[in-house]
This record gives sequence, C-alpha cells and structure tokens, in this order.
Amino acid sequence: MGRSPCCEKAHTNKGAWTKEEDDRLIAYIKAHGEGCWRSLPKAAGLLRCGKSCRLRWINYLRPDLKRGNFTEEEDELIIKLHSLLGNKWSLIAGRLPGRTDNEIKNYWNTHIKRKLINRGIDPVTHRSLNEVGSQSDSSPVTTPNSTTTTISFSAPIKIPKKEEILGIKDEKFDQNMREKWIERCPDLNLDLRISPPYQQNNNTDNIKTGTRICFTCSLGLESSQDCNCSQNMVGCSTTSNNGGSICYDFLGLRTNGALDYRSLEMK
DNA sequence: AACTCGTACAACCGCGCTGGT
DNA sequence: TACCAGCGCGGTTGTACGAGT
Repeated sequence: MGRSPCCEKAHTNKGAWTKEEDDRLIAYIKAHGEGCWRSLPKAAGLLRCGKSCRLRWINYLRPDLKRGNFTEEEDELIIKLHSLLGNKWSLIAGRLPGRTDNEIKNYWNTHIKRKLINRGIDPVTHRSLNEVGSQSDSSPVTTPNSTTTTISFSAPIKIPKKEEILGIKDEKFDQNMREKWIERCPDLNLDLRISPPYQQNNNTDNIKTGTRICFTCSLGLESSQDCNCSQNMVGCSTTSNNGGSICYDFLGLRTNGALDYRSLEMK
C-alpha cells in the first residue's frame, strides 16, 4: 500500500500561480499566520495542494525575501558553505538571509557550477579538476602541532589502518573499522577534516563558558554588514595572547579549509 | 518572421524525518 | 512499539524567454 496523496489531486490547480491566488494566500497568512498547510488551501479558498501553497509562500511570497541578483560576496559564501555542507540547500539558505533553498539550488546549478568549472574546480568535490581522480587518499596531514586526516565522502577513500594510527598491526581491528566506516559514512559529499580540538590561545575556555562565535567573520567576511561581533563574541580579526579579543577560526575556513567538526552546529 | 536552442527559475514529486496517538 | 499525518528537503521537470540562425 502506497502513501496516500497529500491532497485530492483531481480538484487542485497546478502550474503557475495567478495574481489572484497569490493575493488570497498572502491575505490568509497575514490574517492567520503560517502553519497547518494541509488545511490552509480550503480555509483560504484556494484550489491548491497544501505543499504547493507552502512552496509558493516560502520561495516567492514571503515579505522578507531578498529578490534580485546574488552579490559576489553571496557567491563566495555559497561556494564555501557548499564545500562544507554539500547539497544541504536549506542549511546553506539558513546562512543567507532573504534567500531560499530553492533559489540557491537553482543559482548553484545555473551559475556557480559553471563558474567553478571555469576556475578549474570540480563543483562536486571542490578540488582542482586536475586532482580529481588522481587524489583520493586520506593521508594524514601533519603540522608542527597536530595531525589531521581528511575524509572525503565523495571520492574513493582510504580507510586508515590501526598500524597507521597507533603503530600496532591488527587485522581484525582494520576489518571492523572498515565496516563501521562504510556504515557511518554515506555518500554525503562532505569533505570533513577531523583534527584535535582547534587550539589557539584560550578558546577552549571560551567554548566552556559558552562564548558565541561570529559565523560571518569565520567565513572571512568581517567587513560584511552581517557581521555583528561584540566584545564577548569570538571570531574577529584581532588575535591576542593576553586577554584581548580572540580569533576563533570557526569551520577553519580562513586558513586551510580544515573543519573542526565539533563546532559545526546544524539548525 | 519563424524556428531552434540554451538558460533561468518556478513548481512539482517522492521520500525521509518527526511528533502525536 | 507501531502506525500515521504532516512537514520539509532535495532532485527533477516544465515552461517562459532571449539569443542565435
């Protein structure tokens, strides 16, 4: 038995919305607010499916929508967010005030994909097109202070062996890890870099005490109007060892694209 | 002027998740 | 615990429109 349809399709309009339908929907939502989309069409006198009403409102009629072209800043933000989140359009849209997931998805498919290809970047993996196919390992990257491992969900991955991690050979451990890895890592198109807690100055204390992180600054957009840093918010450009404002590189976007996954908060 | 093709974007569809019972 | 309704998301399709021939 299949899922019952969301509405009586025989008695609903489809296709482009008319001005009158828009007006009815706007008037109804202004009077009663959003919610209960299933019953909304009938209550508003619309011959539309509830899902269709919701989509029309969210993607087109909402008063807080920012219409018009995407700015260069928005382009770059979308690219950065996509490299972290993959096709999670609603999450990306959540970081772009006034933009909808549908709008961003369309814009990605029509503009940004091509833009990245022109730059020689693969829009799926965000790696150089020259690298794609040749670089598929997840070799640990060692810095003077830490070791990080890049995990690619979108390309063939090399599952680390116990020997490589701890210097101890253990075939059973390796097989077990392979199974868990495959089970836990669906094809999400996320390039996550797992590393020890990001250590810079006193920011572990900041995390403990609940200090907020400025997402805008973390994306390197501290000059943006969306930046609303205050003194107790980390993320700004000033770095200090003696109690001044502290730079916490949220998502690690400013440096090398490394992601401290513990800081990635989903809505 | 008529036709074809490519592009942009609005809208639809199906599925998964979540909360209520 | 199982089931169901409703919602939200991501992928896909449909269509309007402009450019090129």
